[in-house]
Amino acid sequence: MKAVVLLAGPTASGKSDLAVQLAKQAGGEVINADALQVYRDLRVISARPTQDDMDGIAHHLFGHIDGGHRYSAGQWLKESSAVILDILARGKLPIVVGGTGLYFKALIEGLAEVPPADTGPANLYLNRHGIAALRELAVTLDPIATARVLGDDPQRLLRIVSVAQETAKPLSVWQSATNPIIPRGYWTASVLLPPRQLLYERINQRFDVMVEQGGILEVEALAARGLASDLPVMRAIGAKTIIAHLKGECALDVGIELAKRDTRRFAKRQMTWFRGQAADWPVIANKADKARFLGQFQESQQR
RNA sequence: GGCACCAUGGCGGAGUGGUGACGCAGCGGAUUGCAAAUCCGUGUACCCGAGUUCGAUUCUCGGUGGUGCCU
Repeated sequence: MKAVVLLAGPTASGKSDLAVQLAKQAGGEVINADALQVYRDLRVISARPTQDDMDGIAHHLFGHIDGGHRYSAGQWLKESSAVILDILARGKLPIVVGGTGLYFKALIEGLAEVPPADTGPANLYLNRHGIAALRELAVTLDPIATARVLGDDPQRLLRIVSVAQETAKPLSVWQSATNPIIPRGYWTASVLLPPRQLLYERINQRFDVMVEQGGILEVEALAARGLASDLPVMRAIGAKTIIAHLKGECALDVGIELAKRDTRRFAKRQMTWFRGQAADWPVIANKADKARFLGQFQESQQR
């Protein structure tokens, strides 16, 4: 019997609803695998389920992190694996739901256990010598990892350099020793993938609803905290462009349009991710697929 | 009715007698601790007809459409 259910999909694909349905039917609990829904500050804008949506089902790792904190894949992995074990220990079904491909990957393929590496020095180097120089430095420190980075990706180059310098061992070496948290055979996964046009329409409509439900006020409250602008919450889709509006940089409707556009782009990137990493996961594209998905757990329960 | 100006890819917008500016949207891809982030890639477009020319999106004439002004 597969012990853990993984349900991935782009934003606005209806993952949360489906997860709750499954949880009710199969005695499960929901675990968040979405990088932004962990932040307390953004309930509306991050489309985090409401109390109503949760419908009595236990939900874990939602809105439990303060916006001033920089969350990470590593932290998520520690928390989620602990929660999964706990749910299993209580004889219930863990249902991991979200749209962050990296988190799913970490769960089923593992994430290198690298000691904390401060990006500060590498960042300083970048600011002083530019991205081309950073890339050259990365090549000398860790040619293998650098070869995997296309173009000048400061984020990933920074990580390669800082890990090599701070831990005295190249990132690629750390990464070569990774083990899955949940071994193959103990999980079953599906991707929710509605037709693109429909998804885009839903995204557009949903943002309007977010605005109606106080999304702007929520962003105002966040902005009022005066947090660093490079914090994940501050760069959340929606938050980013609404903050620009609040600062008088653009009209409200422009900020809203940009938020919708960013969400569409984001959904596209998510679909690219799942096409690659979750190529062999069954796709749920319509009602019939959903019914089949739910039905499959009914059978295993009866047995 | 007359005169002037304009007509470029889904949109905006340069420009040239012979290698398709550019921006946005869209599309494809990468992704091992910021991942809703970050990065890479991607377009046989020049209103229609005739003419000039070795060659016309670019020049000439006509047509059609649009914009402005005038009577």
